Amino acid sequence: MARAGLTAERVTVAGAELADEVGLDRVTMSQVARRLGVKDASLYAHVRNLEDLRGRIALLAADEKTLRIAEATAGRAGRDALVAFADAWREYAHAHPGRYTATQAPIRIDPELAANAAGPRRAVELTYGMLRGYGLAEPDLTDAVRLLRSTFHGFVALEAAGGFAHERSPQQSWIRALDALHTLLEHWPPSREGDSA
Amino acid sequence: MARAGLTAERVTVAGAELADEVGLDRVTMSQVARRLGVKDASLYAHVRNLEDLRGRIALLAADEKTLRIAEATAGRAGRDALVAFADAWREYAHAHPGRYTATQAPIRIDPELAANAAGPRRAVELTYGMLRGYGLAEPDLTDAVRLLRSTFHGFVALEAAGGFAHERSPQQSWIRALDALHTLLEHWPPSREGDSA
DNA sequence: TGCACTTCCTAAGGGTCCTAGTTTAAAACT
DNA sequence: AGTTTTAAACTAGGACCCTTAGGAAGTGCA
Repeated sequence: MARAGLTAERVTVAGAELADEVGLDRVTMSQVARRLGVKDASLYAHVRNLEDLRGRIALLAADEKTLRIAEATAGRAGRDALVAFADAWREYAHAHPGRYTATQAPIRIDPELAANAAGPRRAVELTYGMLRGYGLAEPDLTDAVRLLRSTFHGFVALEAAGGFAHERSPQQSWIRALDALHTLLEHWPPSREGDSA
Repeated sequence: MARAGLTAERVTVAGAELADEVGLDRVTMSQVARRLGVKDASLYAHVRNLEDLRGRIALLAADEKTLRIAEATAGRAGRDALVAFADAWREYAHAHPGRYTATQAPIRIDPELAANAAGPRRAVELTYGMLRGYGLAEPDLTDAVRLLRSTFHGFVALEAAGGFAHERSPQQSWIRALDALHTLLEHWPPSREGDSA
């Protein structure tokens, strides 16, 4: 009964690979076990259950994506930083569709586990940092961060769902979207009357 | 063996209701059957399989959402139309989280079925119509449509996933995002050098 | 070596998806 | 009305999956 040397980490990685290959919703305990050369019941020593595994994949993905973005934006500012940030985001989603999908799921992650993972928090911090050059102040800053994240996520999600059927290439629309966001950040509109409602 | 009067339509609606109540990924043939007072095998006379059911729910949702948006934007133009459009979109997602999630799934819909459903196509047409007042020409128009749809979808998706943990209310950020998009559309930036790459 | 601890196993219950074949209610026809 | 036809819903069953419980075997330490 040679040991397979499993660990929560390895199980998570196997699940993430599987997710990228066949889609997150086809990541099953049995398939992950098979991929690791192990019986499915053995996984339960490392991972609480399937939902927990999904949560771990999501956390792994958030960490990886954050890291890519951090590397891409390091030493850049203004428009350069914006484009580098957005491209790194989109490229991660393209390269790891299953992992990326996992990050979309409503948070059902073990709190204790989430505390150890700096991914999601750092991702938001990076976004704030990227916007530094545009000279926005709170609460506009938070609003801008949310707008950017929404657009980035929405674009890659629609792209993945086949939502861009028109013949114009998504890549061109993406470039123009970043242009637009850049100008928008440079001319962030003042608050209008009645917006506080 | 009193007949239950099932039909593909009724099965789909039951599935959609279930999706809104417990989440799309917990919509199962057995549960839908139970809700309809029928054995699960009976559903296969009306729906090809679970995937097909999911696709039908997605189509139903797309139709409903499009209808809401059409009603909300009727007779409006410019900024009014933009806000009505966006609010209708977001409100539908809030009111029907499960159905809305279904629309995000990669297209795996029976082509024959999709042909009958005007929802997705009309949704895009509506977006083009809404932008008429801003005086954009192709290909900027398509790019703007994609940017708007990305932002709307991304916002509600992040909101649903619990991505807006900051204390500022999502509602306020939403209003400001619409402000920003409106100004952006009024000052759509010209194409830059090298964008064609 | 003996012991505790962990890893991985087998066994088993319960749930799900889906197919095949059967029964029977409703619709269509004479 | 009575008969035929259609199809709605059923029972039965195989395959897969999730998860728990308890046993066997490897690992580390006294």
